[in-house]
Amino acid sequence: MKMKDKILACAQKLVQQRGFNGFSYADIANEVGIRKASLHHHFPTKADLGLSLIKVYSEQLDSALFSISSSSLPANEKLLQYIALYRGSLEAKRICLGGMLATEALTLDTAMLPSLKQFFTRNTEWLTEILIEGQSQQVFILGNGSASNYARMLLSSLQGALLISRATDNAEAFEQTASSLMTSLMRKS
Amino acid sequence: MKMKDKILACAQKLVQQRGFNGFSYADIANEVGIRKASLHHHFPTKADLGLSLIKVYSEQLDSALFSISSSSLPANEKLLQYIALYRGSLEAKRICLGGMLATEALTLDTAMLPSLKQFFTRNTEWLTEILIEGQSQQVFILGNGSASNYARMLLSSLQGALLISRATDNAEAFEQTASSLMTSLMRKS
DNA sequence: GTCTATAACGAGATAGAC
DNA sequence: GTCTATCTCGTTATAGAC
Repeated sequence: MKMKDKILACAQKLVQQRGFNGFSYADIANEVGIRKASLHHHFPTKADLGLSLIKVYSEQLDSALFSISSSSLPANEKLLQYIALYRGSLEAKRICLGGMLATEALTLDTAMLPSLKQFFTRNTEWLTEILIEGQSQQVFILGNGSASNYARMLLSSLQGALLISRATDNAEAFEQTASSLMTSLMRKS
Repeated sequence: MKMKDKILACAQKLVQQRGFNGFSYADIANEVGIRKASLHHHFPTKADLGLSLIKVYSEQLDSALFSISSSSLPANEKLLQYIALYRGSLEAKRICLGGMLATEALTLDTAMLPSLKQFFTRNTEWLTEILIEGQSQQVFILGNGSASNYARMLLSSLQGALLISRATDNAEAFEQTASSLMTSLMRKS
């Protein structure tokens, strides 16, 4: 693994666990085994690092979403796989990098904000597709609400559940929210 | 207004907008009009300030929830008033103080964590009551899911919607999520 | 209760040798 | 690409006068 990728992986973990304002170049240097000054060769400023982080994370998302979409599973199973991405974060005591940066938005270099917005748009659009797919497969029942509205609600709910469950050290709370989301989509009432 | 309360109000705004790691005593000093050193007379350490902030915010919550509960409105109207609390934050470009601290949990003085957990518990319990009330009034239809599970989902969703809507500068996204939450509770499918 | 002054430390960043 | 050395600034916090 190239040093640049080691740095990115380490910084990504630190942002997801502690926030962009919650770690320093010294933290990365200690973990990857080079000196602080050497980090600036790869990422001249912390804002440069931040831009790369959101870019890499968006690529990871695209890859994961493509993998899920490509399967021949029914839409409800695809949604469960999407939820499993969040569960994986929780187990590593991480929240979503997008969600973390969103809370810190007012303190970030404004160059990071368009990519952040795009990250949420991407999630919402993908979820909307899955919901529409599920409707036509008759595994989801959306009632009067539009699919895109429901997609936003799913995204918000998973982001919120992730941060609350981690902070309260209550994994069961995440599962209960996930369960409520699935049943409210599938129930016939 | 006493200086101590001015400091608390200012610090609360700064936390909700920028995060606990996103402001300094210098920021408060500039806004309230005293010197940095004088702040330490009121709050010796930043952790002391943090503890007071979560305590005061929890009191504000209790007051707001009591006010809503005391009305004779139907449960769905009470829930709309609860949602309006989040809308008010969004309009001030703030997120929930609890949600913000939750993302920073791994960097906070551990003395703050029990109060933070209690804050989320309080929200969940109140929402559970409202949902049960709404069921008996037949304005809410919960299907198979339990009221407390649904309450957690509501809380998570509103927290997530608040931070995403603020970061993407898209108030409509918040309204769409709020709308989806209400319709999924009230629809007969 | 607020002030000036300062300590002690860590942050992001740069220069230049190897 | 990584190092040592250094800079500048901002951070939390303390001491002691008023």
